[in-house]
Amino acid sequence: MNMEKFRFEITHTCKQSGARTGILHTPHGSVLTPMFMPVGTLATVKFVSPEELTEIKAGVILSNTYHLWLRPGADIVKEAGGLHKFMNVERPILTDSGGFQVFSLSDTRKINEEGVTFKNHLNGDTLFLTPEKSIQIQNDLGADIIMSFDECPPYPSTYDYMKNSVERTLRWAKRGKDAHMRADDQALFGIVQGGEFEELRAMSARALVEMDFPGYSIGGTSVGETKEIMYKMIDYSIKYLPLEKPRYLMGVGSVDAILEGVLRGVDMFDCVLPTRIARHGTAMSSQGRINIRNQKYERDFTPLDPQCDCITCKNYTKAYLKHLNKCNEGLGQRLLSIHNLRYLIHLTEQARQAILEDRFLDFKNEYFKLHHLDKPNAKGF
RNA sequence: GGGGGGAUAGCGAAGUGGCUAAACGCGGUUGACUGUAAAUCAACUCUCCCUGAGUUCGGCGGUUCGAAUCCGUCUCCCCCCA
Repeated sequence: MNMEKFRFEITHTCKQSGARTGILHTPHGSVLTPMFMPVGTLATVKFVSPEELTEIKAGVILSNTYHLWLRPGADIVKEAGGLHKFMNVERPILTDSGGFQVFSLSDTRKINEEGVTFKNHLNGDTLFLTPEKSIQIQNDLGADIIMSFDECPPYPSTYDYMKNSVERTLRWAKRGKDAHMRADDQALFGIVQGGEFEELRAMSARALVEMDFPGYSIGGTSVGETKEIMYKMIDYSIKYLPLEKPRYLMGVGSVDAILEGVLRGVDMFDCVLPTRIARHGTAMSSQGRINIRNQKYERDFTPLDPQCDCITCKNYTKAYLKHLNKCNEGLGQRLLSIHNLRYLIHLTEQARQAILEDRFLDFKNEYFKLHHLDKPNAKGF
């Protein structure tokens, strides 16, 4: 294992678009950016083995503080030798702080200055997560990149609500940073919030930069806002962030938003979308989204995407994948998950190549045109 | 040969005089899904010129203002006795 410390290196900036390529060096290896990071909330990318993640050239993979805290418990993961050993992953791992659960489990939680009270969805227990506790759990889990505990606020939120939330999240960022005991081998990212309000995004970003994090996330996106607003959120955040630090756009994984993010200087993306829609029978492809349940694929003995190099596309037909889906066979979910992840990873590979060749804007425009994403109100995929 | 039970939409199965084009499940069709409480959720699934109309509950014939529901009869299926 390469025990290099965390370091981000920009390798090229596209002369045509300003998008950039880079290398993220971590204690568990170096990975190229821009990159898409598969999500493995419960210490597994659902249906996909670590060996398969290697096969599809995944860079970083995600896991989750809140969920691992509940089960199996940070102590057990620590005793196993950390998350990498526990789940047999040798590549870099990033853990989210539990901040997204403040959003997704909002029906059963309460926020105060000190932290967030959750109701354990497994047994009803009352749980209290603080910025310090989140960092401590993440220290125990041992990911290469960890997140500040934030509130991912809902959209829409009023300016006043958002202002209070952003200010509290900034105080939490400071508290988390102060509690971080493994700054030498775990990079703690600050998370920019502020909804669609530029003034608040600016305040959030500036204050985090002042605290000097090794990387910055853009949060509060993909929570129901339109793409146009999401792109504004990115713009309003990135313009206040230092060029030389990595930027991570949280929770974004539709192809159009990834390319728009890269164009704006985002280096890292993660999303459950490819794996979730795969389990639900939808494949991403160079022809757009394919709902494999559709009757028209019953006798379609061609691969999902002839241009794809994944094991699913090299070995299986749509008719077979439809059959597996109809029979609720796990292999179908696995093959589709592998394919969708590979599709997005391949997309970022193409993006990197285009940046290196100073033609990213052309690449993006051609891609959008090909997929009819260039029209107003186009439905992305 | 005698006795008993049953036949409801693609399948299974409720319903036993009006509120029933007929619950529910399966199957089928189509959508949704963005730092994962999601192998989940939603809509539609007799026909049509579909915010309304038309034909249905094994067949035929009755009773009734009104029948999938009551009566007669026929056909088919299942069980028991001989």
